[in-house]
Amino acid sequence: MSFSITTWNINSVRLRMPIVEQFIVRHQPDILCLQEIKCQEPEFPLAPLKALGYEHIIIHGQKGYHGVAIASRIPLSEDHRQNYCNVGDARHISAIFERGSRRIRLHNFYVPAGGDEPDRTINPKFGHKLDFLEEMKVLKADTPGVSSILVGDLNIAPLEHDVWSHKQLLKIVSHTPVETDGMKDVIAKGGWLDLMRQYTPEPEKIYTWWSYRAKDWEAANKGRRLDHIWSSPELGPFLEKIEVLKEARGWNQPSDHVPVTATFKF
DNA sequence: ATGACGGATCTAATCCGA
Repeated sequence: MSFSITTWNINSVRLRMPIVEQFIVRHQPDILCLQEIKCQEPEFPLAPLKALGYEHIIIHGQKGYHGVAIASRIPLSEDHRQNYCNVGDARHISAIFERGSRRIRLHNFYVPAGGDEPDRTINPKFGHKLDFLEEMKVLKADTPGVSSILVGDLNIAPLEHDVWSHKQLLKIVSHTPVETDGMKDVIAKGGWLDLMRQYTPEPEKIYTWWSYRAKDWEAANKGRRLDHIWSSPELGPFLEKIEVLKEARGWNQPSDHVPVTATFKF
């Protein structure tokens, strides 16, 4: 038995439904986790996703900003939305699904970007990001009888080869030491496996995001690995592959993030 | 090196992203 999970920061799901459908038709993930849907629940495009076989859809929406959703061909249960930092943002949703005899809790995150200045004394957005990370440290991958998968736009590129230039980005939000150490601590304290790096170890570069602002994103290739797929250790041996769909950055009216898909085989 | 782009919003000019 195998199954696949995709994570994709879609940067407005309503605007981007044509490429969501294109992706689904070509890649057919069992579960699609979206971030930055930028709409409330009633505006979410349920009908086209259900028509494509995603009958189980849970949404944590917000007007204009943020927002996460899980669309699944597999039934979802025990869904939960955690109000990180107690500020009312829609940045997390989770649910349990079953594959064979396994129960798996899936978390879908959109971690705050953190603004420009990597100093919490002058930039509250950076403080919010660090507080959010701190709160993620209590999330344990290993729970009795239930495996875990954590995906999403975590807005941090933790390793040297997760950015186009380690030296040039050390003071740029998303790759500062306080963020990268914080993320490594979330992974260590929670007992997570970084599946993308299990499949593609350093020093190979991995990017999942390329800025809209580059004149030619592909030529410049100044990317960062901001999107992640983690799991509890017992799922590691069952990972078949990870695919980062770089070509999606060149699709019509693209998101600045590309879909990342993990396929497991039991 | 800041923002060249792109999206949402009280459709005009502003906030936000990272």
